[in-house]
Amino acid sequence: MTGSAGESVAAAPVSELAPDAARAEHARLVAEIEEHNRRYHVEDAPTVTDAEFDALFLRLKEIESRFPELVTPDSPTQKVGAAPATGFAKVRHLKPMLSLENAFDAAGVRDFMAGVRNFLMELRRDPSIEVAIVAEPKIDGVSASLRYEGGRFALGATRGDGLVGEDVTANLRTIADVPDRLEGEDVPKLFEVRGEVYMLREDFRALNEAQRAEDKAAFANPRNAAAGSLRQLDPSVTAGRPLRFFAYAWGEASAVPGRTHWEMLERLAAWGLPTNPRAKLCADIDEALAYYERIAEERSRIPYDIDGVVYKIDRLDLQEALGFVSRRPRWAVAHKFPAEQVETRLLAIEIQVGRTGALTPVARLEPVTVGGVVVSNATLHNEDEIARKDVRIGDTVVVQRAGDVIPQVVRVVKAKRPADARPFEYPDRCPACDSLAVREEGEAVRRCTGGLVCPAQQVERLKHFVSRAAFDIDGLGEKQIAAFYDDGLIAKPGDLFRLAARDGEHGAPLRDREGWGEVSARNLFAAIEARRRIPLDRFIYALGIRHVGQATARLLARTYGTLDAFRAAMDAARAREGEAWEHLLSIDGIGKVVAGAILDFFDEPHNRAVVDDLAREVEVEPVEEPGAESAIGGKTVVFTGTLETMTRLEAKARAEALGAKVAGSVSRRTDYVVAGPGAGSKAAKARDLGVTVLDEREWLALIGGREMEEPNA
DNA sequence: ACCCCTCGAGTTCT
DNA sequence: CTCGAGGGGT
Repeated sequence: MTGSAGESVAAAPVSELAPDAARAEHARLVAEIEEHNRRYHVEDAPTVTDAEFDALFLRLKEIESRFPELVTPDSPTQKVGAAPATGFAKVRHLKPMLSLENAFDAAGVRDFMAGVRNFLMELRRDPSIEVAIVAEPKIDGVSASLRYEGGRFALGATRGDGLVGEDVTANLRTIADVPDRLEGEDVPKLFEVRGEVYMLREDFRALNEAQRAEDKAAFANPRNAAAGSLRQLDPSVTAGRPLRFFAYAWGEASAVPGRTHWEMLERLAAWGLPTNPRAKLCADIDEALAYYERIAEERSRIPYDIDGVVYKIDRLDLQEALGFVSRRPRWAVAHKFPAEQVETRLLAIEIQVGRTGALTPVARLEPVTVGGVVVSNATLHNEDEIARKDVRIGDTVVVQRAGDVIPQVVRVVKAKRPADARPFEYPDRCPACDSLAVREEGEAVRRCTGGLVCPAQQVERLKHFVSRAAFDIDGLGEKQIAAFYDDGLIAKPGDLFRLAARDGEHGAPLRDREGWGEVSARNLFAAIEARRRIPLDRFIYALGIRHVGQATARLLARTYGTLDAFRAAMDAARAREGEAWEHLLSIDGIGKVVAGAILDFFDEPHNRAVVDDLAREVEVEPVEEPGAESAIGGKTVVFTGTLETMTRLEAKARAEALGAKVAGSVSRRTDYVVAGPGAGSKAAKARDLGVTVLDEREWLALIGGREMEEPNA
């Protein structure tokens, strides 16, 4: 702890602060606030008053607003709100933690292998090349990344979203399987180990008994127990939990540990990291499939939960050649066990109203345990789906969790249909606002036409607005939003930002409301405050325009740069003709339907008012102009044909990040056409016009290699 | 008029 | 995760 609250607050006005002094004070404030947070949330023993804490926080925010370069994702200002959950600092993985492609049967695995061979052939490698495979059980636990510096365990993190995880170093240290130090001469200076934290079934049972004996909630399954134990704020709690660890891959490394995956596993074991003794080096795919059968047969005798088998191409040079498709390695696949299927009764079908007014039927089920989790709801998608499966209320149905996550109704057990089972009558009115619900010709969904008068749609829009990918305001769940909406506290997004200032104007102040207190109210206000600065793409996404999701919002933000430019362009395009309209349609990825949906949104006066009102409350950050120093800076590029090492959208994002403009069609103003195999008219037109045509390899060479790749996942 | 791919929207549970 | 629809290419 450095300095007291009083000292920091009495410092010079922020406007007079020199950058160096600001940086120093910023660091001091962050440390101080984090310490107070820890005392407050972890030890439950604050050493400053709320007012003192607020003063520190305010000072930090002032500094950050004047010196935005000091704002980092792990600054306390960026993570207020989810108070108990944010006891962990965020950690950016040096190499992303990727996910695996799934195969659900042997045919899927053979497809995968065919893809590998095809790809290697196209890279003009010897097709008769031996493709050995490392197979090992896929453990149902929590993945983690451990960073060793100079052989010492320095930092451990959860997977998070694959790019940024949570710092759980202290908790990982308590696991006996995780060595403090890697032993051996060839340990790289820097080495990130990837692996799985898990719990033995037997230990899980004992833990649950102990939990029950102490009147604490039991865990649903070993995986949840492992996840819950790893995310304890108090490491001494984690220390008392029987966690284990297996290493299976690596991330960033100052030296590559071997020429093959198998060698890498042996090396990890030699350094003292536990690797799965059941892992097997298979000469070919048939041997790997036989391994799968054996593991499936042994499954119940293996002392921990597994949900399949992972296959990886053994040779690292081949892995590198194969590369990635949208965050997934092309050289690995997870062969999953079939999903567990369970019968239960369908008690009722209810209709939910989405933010676009879509009516979605949801099956209420007699609760059953499926794959270790109690399931009581399952989506039925739409009207046709109910008819296709002939689902009736009272039926016995087979339920599974798709990809082991989302519950779905597989089929009806007709033999068990009771005589009084009755077909579901799909409503033609919205259950929330009683407006007509219509199904457009050729569409699968029925939509409520209530729009602005439908409270369900309004609440869903607000939920979307505060959601993670939009304004990311923590501490406002479904219930709170609905309650605030019902009580007139928030009717439109801009109201959120006036919530603190007007607290108490509509009935009792927030802290006196049921379920709220001094602290939670303050946290919510702070979480909202922290979002007054927002990048343009998030702002656009948050509006909830039909057909405009994250990707399209980003596209629009990049195209128009600033909110004012976007706003003006949309107004100008509303005539559906002229330059602004043509410009909108010329964006690669936006056609008539999407463009029409955007303009429909801005045609509505209410929506324009909502946007303008919101714009007055927040500061929208323009999209930065990418640097022009790269080889393709300022050039116009067109992609055509199927690219091999990346999807077209990735290629496009990459090119744009390097300062190029990506167009959809070839003209004289095009600088480069990048043509994959199977390119047709565009490449021909480019040649006619004398535009440079590159193949993918030449293109990658031009922009400087495939730096997105990593040695392992 | 096709086919393929990507994106959007909706959903579950802890 | 899955389905349906939009966009773009042939």
